[in-house]
Amino acid sequence: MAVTIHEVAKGADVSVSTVSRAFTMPDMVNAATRRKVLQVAEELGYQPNRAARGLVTGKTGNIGVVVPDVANPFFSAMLKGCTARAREVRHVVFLADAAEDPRVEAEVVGAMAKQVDGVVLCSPRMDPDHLQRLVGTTPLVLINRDEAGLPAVLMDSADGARQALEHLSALGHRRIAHLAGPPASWAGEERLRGLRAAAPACDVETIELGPFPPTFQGGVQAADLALARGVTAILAFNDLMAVGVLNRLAARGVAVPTDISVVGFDDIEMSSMTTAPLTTVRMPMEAAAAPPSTCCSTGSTHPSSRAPTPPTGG
Amino acid sequence: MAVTIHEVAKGADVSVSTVSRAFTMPDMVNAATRRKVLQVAEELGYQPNRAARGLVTGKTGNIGVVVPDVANPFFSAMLKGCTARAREVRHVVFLADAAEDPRVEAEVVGAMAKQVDGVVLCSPRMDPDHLQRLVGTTPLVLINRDEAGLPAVLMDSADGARQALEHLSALGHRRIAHLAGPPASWAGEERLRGLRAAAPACDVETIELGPFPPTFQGGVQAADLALARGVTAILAFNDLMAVGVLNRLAARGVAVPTDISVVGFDDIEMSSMTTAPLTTVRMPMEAAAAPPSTCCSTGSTHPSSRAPTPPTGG
DNA sequence: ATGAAAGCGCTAACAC
DNA sequence: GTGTTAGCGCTTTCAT
Repeated sequence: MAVTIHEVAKGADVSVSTVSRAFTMPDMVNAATRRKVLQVAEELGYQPNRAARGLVTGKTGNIGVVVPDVANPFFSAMLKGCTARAREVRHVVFLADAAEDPRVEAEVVGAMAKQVDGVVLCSPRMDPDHLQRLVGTTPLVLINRDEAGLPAVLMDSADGARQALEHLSALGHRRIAHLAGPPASWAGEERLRGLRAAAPACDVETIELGPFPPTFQGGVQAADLALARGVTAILAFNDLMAVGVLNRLAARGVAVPTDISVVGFDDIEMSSMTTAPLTTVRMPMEAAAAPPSTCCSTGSTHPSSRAPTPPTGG
Repeated sequence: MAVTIHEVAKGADVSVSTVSRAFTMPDMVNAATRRKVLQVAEELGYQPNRAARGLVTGKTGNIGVVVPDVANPFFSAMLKGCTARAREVRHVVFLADAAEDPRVEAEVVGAMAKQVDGVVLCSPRMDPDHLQRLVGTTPLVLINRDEAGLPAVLMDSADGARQALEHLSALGHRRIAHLAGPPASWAGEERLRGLRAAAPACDVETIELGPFPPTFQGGVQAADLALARGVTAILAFNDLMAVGVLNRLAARGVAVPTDISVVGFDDIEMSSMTTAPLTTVRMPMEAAAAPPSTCCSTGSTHPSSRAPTPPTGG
């Protein structure tokens, strides 16, 4: 076992409470004493045991982050923001990958509850009941999901969809496919809502396809269906799917954007790596992890078209 | 504060130790008693406080994972493997993103040390001295780095490079560029070693370029240099760079694989998403997280060409 | 300004 | 098979 507060106390010839104070309330101990304590601690390589501390203070210094899939660039970007911000406030993050499974989601939150000061649920897919049951267990904040009375960081997905639709409409598209993602996705529903609301005014007919897995493969699969419906533009659930669509279109000899336009969501880094032009609705993922002064964390953040890839239309 | 073992004990009308036993050594308590305890616990929503437990057992049930960059698909794949495996053994993972900074790496390991049973260091870039200083702080296992006496999961990068070179050579390439990644990358050095060793026998001239950032942008940048050197094939440090190369080549009107062949490393999912054919040396990332019975965790794991994209050569 | 002592929630001897 | 008790490493009254 590592060096404890007692050994430091002994080494510095003071009581444990003095050592404790030297760390947690430095200016309540004599400057000379403090210096000595800190020095001894340094020499011994002492680091307070945060678990023990948490036991008495009730604050663990840990925050939990649950994502549906770490390997999804959208979520790994979020995760990166979370870890960075956590470090700033001297916290450490407990990560759980829910493997896109609502049950696992609920389970891991339960398991984490006791050892974190709160958990960030990224795009949780679990049903409202389970969600409510978790409240009270530990402070919760949702990302991209709006649930009665729960604090959330929301990105305005409906407006993103509207923007995309208006953009395509302005370019002359009249028949546009929408590729849905997971049924339980709040963002997905929001997009659909935005789409339906905006369609009449834009004078476009939307073909609603899906649901599909929010993956490259999902896009490949969806592309064929969209093609069969004779659309001139495709709105994919996210960039991963959009890239899949792009790939399948290329394989089938369909030119982008000449024959068909493709629009994604999220603006993951990958979307700037495609050969064919991919327009994407940028979601402010890193900003979502920033402190309130920088970003309205209880309100919603607004999507925008990405700068580097100007809309190309079909 | 949440429900403790005492309240369960009171509710089930037994002592705390019985409750404790009911959870940790179920068959040392009378079946009827146990059933009652578990039932009461369930009703009260009791979950043992793992921090408190760890305080006495000395085992935290946490494992730390440090990666240079969560947003790098190679590492998020590893991370996914780690979290999955951790869950199997009822552990939770503490994640730290070192932001490609060796100092941060050392720092976070220090901070984690006390609250984990061990830490997994993915491709650590810190120098040997710092690394050695960390030993003894907490059990360490390195991924893709070989350091005196430290347990490690190694992928045979040198052999991967050899395979790639032989493959290209067999296709007739005689002048091949190698794009180096971060100078502190063990895997990078291994590849270079493998390359140099294999070059003479393969009758190829290798042009060593770099170092470049292990990113898409790094690849874009490197592509121009490689082009200027008149090579017919390019070996990139990883798939991210390879995709950058592909992109730049397309922009400059260079046909792949007609004019130039591109080979990457890692076989991240993205590499199957490119339009131009990208050959990649698959690294067994998920397997690296598996238990010893499945994978020789103290030895090395061997790379192989990826099945889905058979080598296409230039 | 500093020390002694009482726990935080839990497990592990040690009794019975 | 079950209860009692002594800590794990730390913070925090309460004295001094």
